[in-house]
Amino acid sequence: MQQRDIFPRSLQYLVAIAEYGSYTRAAEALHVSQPTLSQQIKQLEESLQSPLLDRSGRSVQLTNAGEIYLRHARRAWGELDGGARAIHDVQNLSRGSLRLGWTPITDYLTCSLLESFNGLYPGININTLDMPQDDIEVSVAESRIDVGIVFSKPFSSTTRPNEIETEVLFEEKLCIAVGKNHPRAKQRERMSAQNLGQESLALLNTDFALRRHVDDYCNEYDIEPRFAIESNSLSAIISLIKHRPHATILPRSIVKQQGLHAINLSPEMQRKEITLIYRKNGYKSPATIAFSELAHLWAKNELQHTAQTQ
Amino acid sequence: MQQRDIFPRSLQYLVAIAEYGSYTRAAEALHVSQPTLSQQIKQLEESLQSPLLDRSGRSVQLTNAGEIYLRHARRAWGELDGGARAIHDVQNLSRGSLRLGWTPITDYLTCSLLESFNGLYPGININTLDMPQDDIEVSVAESRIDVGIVFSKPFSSTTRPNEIETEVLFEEKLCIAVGKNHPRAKQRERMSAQNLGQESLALLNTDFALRRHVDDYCNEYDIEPRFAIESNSLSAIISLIKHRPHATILPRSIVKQQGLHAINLSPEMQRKEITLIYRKNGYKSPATIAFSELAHLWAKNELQHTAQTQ
DNA sequence: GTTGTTGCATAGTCAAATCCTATAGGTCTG
DNA sequence: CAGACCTATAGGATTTGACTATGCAACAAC
Repeated sequence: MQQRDIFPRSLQYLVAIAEYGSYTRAAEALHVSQPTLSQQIKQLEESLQSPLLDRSGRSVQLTNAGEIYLRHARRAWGELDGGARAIHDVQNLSRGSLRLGWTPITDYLTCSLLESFNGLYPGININTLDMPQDDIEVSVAESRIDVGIVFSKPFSSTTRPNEIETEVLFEEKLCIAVGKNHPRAKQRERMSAQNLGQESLALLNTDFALRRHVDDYCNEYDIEPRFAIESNSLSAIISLIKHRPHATILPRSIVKQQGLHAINLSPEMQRKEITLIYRKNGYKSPATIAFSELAHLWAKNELQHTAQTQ
Repeated sequence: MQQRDIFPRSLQYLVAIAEYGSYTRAAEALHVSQPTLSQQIKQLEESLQSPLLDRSGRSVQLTNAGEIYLRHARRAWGELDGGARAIHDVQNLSRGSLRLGWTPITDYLTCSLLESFNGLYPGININTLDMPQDDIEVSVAESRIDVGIVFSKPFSSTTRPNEIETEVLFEEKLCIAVGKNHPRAKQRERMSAQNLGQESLALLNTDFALRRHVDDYCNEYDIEPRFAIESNSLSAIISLIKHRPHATILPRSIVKQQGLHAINLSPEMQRKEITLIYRKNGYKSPATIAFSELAHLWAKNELQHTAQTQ
């Protein structure tokens, strides 16, 4: 209905006149006066430099040119109409797209969220980009992605605070993770910071916030960590941990989920937050809003579940 | 260029803004003021009940809905543009259609005209309808066909004279036609009206003007014609004449063209005219005009040719 | 943090396009 | 040939579209 107002009046008139075979009849149907149609068709014919209607007979008929032009006009109308319906699809979440940035850590932590989102809104095209947190923040600030999922203190140092808007989902404790064959695979008591310095570590490289966080901790307690492996691939690290006698540091829920053994540190590392970040005051697409809502629901469930098993 | 005026301004603006990523830049390119764009886009968004552009950042970007709608708008624009070009094709005669009505007689007489027309304008769709002359006149009057080719006195009795417009192409003499095996296949002298009454005739049925013309002639000279065959198919009659000892009455050029033997009548039958008929004051499509022009040229050639062989 | 710059939004005015009523000028019908 | 029907034209009212001037927010530089 609204669409009728975007599509040019003159073409709507042409279509109606062709349909009714009469200016008078079409004018009645369109609730406009007959001279309006005369005038509009005249202008249209002048624009196209060709007569479109043959008014010589008892009933108005399309000329050769009119017949051909009408087909195109109908298709064009159909396109605009389809466009309006497609917009409603976007608002219904039956179409659309979501560009999501996350880190290797949040990837592991929230992929079940993404699975439910896809299950709920299968028409929405999801585009995920795995990258260091700093890049996520820049991408969000520059609107290259709709939303980021980060794992850190609310603001990173490199980004001006008010370019970004944050929503905390939940908090995670960091602990040491070892495989089932590691000497400490049975250890239940906490491990001291000093002992951490003895371990052979597999960690993400310094591009990643988690790694920098570990480095800060080591500095604070004057530990010189021993790195067996540095990588930007968390799956590589986890796979390594499972089979070799190395340790790494991960959020507790990833450790559990991957069937690794968790050892708490003493003193504990600063807890970190799983946070959604958006461009401050930026446009949020329907898909982005839906994702955000689902994420909060999912986080609440996740917390309950973690509380039970922790 | 003209097309830019038919396609809605608001959508042209949307396309330009999306292209330049800026209202200001687009306004410069379109030679309008920037507030005009703000206003138009606002209205467009209100019509569609959805934001289309995200103006929160440094550069204007399409929202999810805007991106989708833009695709449709571009296609619609393309359609209208294509329509305008198609109209020019019609005027160029590289497209279009021609609905032609003719009788079995004019079919035989003018099919070479149709062949040249098709050769000259291969893009024009030709639709021919073979029917009795009276039907042609009605069809022309009611614009069901663009042009008729008839073979008769200018006006038939059943149609009001001023509904139809005529253009005579050339005149034809009617004569008796017999096959090569007919007893009179060698006769060079004229045949009297009385002798015609002796012949076994194959003629079109009374739906056709030629047949009624023959009946009138017979009435005038008090002849009771003997009909062996009556048909609405001229090709059937010609085929029959070729192999059986019947006679028929045909325009002289058809007789020659079909390799039949022509015998003149005495007194001669009224000559008849090959005539183009149009709806009076009706719209003539470019194809119709072109056909008319070609027909007159063709008739001039045909006359010269006939003069040589007659 | 303050200031300057850039860019879109808003307000108010004006011209032009659109639509209306009334009427003229055509066909077609009886 | 008169009446009915239909489209075209003319002239006035309304709406739309575009402009200028200005406001406000974001970004950049000092």
